[in-house]
Amino acid sequence: MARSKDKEKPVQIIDAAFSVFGDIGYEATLIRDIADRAGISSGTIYTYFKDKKDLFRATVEEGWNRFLAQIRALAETGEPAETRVQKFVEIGFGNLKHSLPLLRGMLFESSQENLLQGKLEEFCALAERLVPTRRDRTPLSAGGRRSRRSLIRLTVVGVLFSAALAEPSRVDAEIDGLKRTITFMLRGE
Amino acid sequence: MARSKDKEKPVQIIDAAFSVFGDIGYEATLIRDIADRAGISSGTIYTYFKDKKDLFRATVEEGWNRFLAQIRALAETGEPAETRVQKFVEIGFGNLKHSLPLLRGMLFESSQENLLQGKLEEFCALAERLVPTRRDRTPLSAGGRRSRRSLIRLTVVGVLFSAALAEPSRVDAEIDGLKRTITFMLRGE
Amino acid sequence: MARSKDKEKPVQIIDAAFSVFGDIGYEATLIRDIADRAGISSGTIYTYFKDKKDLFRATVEEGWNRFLAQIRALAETGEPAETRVQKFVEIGFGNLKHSLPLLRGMLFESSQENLLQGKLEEFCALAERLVPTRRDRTPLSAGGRRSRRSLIRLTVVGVLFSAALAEPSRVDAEIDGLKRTITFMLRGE
Amino acid sequence: MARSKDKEKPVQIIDAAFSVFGDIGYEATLIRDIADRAGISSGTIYTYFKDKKDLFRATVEEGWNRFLAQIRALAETGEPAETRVQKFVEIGFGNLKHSLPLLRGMLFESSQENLLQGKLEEFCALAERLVPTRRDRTPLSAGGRRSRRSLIRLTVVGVLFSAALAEPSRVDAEIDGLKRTITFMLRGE
DNA sequence: CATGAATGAGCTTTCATTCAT
DNA sequence: TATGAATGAAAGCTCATTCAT
Repeated sequence: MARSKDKEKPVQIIDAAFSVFGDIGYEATLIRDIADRAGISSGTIYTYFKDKKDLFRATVEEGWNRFLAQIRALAETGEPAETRVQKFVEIGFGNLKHSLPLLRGMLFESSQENLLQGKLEEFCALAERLVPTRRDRTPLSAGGRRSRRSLIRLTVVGVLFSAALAEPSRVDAEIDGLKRTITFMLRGE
Repeated sequence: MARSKDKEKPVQIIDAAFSVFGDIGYEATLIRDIADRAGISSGTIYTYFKDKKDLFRATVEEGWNRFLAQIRALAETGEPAETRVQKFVEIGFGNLKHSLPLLRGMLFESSQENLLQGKLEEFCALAERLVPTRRDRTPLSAGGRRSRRSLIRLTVVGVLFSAALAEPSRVDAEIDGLKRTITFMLRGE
Repeated sequence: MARSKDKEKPVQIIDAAFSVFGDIGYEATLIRDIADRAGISSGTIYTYFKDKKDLFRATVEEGWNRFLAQIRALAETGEPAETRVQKFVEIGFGNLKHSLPLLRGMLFESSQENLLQGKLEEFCALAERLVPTRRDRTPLSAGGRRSRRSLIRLTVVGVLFSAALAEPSRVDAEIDGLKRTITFMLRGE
Repeated sequence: MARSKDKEKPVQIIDAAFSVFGDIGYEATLIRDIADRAGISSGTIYTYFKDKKDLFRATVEEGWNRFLAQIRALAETGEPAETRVQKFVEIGFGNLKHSLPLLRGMLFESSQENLLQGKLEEFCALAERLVPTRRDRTPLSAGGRRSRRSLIRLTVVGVLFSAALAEPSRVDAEIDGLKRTITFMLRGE
């Protein structure tokens, strides 16, 4: 038998793509950059992905799937609302920190491909279920269902892009700041 | 009178660049596209701008300057807070609708260049002065100065990118929705 | 019995190469296409042939050999001239129809390799022996030995390439027409 | 004004393409080869031709047009049949010798594009008009109109490909031989 | 021997930039 | 100053060939 089609290869490639696309964006990324970072030759990428766009799509997809899987798991837990919200914030910002490279790539290039919309919608729907509707007036619980949904979406987009826009050296501080802001919004204190 | 041509050429070019960069993004924009839309030849662009990046920077700069000039003018008016906020929203969303093409270009390409940060900071500072701090509990006025600043920034980024992400056919609806959400946040109703 | 596999592999490969080269030409043919059609993996081809060119050469060689073997057999038969000519035409056009795929590949690529010349010469020599020299004036029997040889060669080349040039959908009609023309030339009617 | 769009440039390019395609065939020809032979950079070719295929098509077209123009001019002359046939042969073989490089390229690659069929048909129609129908039995005048047409086409294809197949060193001898054969066929001597 | 994943040289084509006019 | 034809570096992708299994 020949070298068996490694199941790790596409993951390797996506991981490399994840960081290169994230670092410098779709257009600026060379297939060779990804190959180099994955420690393979550029031709090999085409064994697993049709072309550069296909690899980008798969990378974005994978990134979201990993993230949403965690959120979904949380949503299906029978935990009390209080801790659930807290965990939601933890998971969200934990991933944000870790996924920022890919996130950048997704955000800054995905508009052309509309890769973001669907995933974003799913995430917002989960957020809506997880964030409690309370009588008291916290920024995210005020208003009717409709404005609540709008506020959530606005906030999610704001957080993602604020993080993505941050200068490399300030990323951690930025994310921490965002986390504090969101925590505040959720607690209403 | 001075030959108006000499002074208008770079404006012509920037105006053309404004819409082409906005329509299709930095990488996809060809210098020739801009030249065509400006009604000049591509070589001429290099008389006024060092290279493509320089033109992009100048275009972004100019777009923000035009917008911030309006906001600054409003801030310096001795109007009552009530109407000022309303006008602020009108100007902001009016420009958003009109500038979306450039905005997209700016947002989706600027990360590499960090063209956005400075201008965004200035805009947020103006917003902070214009948006009233009220005792009553509206989403944007709650909390201390620090969280207020964070909330404003988050909201601004959220609005800009939500609009920029919208599909072309849904842009107007999206912007109207955002405007309603923001109005609601400012009024607390 | 010997394991038939070992001896059949190269034949299998050549048969596959025969049709693929013929269908789409040397350059457009991928080694993998041939491997697929032969039901083997592409690496195996390199066990039997040095490289793509070598396989092509072998395929052309084999095609001609099969064809010439039939003509030679006919030439060595003690048949009367009349029937021999008829059979010659039958064999020639029968093979033409059947071998057209390979023929195309041979013709359109062989110029660089000069694979055709030798085989063509041999075929023309056989044709010269098989086609009767008659007193009556048929197009192919007129003139001296020299012009007769030229006419035969010209006609053979004309037939091969006319068939090879025909559009796929018209191939059968074209070959039938050529056969009629040749029959007419040989009979002088 | 900029360097004015040279009217000679496309001709230069086609002339270069003419010989390179002819020497080594469509697939083996690199755009850079043509550019080098034309003394320009490869990018310039794309100012005048859409892509490699387009350049090939234009080159073939131009070659035939030059040739057919001469034949058409002859057909429209009020010359006596005798001299006309002679001139026809002269023009035909004169061009054949001169155009062989392109001819090869055309013949060996054109099958995929069917570039040859139309032009060949036009040439055969002209030949039919120019070659006299005589009572006496010359190879090309025998038989009815239908077989006459077939014979002409067969002969034309035979001549073209015989020349195209000849080894470089034997080209002149081959063409001379073909010319003699054709002259003989037309005279019936 | 057979396999087919991996390789990487090399192709066409694009497009920012230059510079002769 | 304006022009736009010319340039040529650089990118994505293909595919003959190799070689670990």
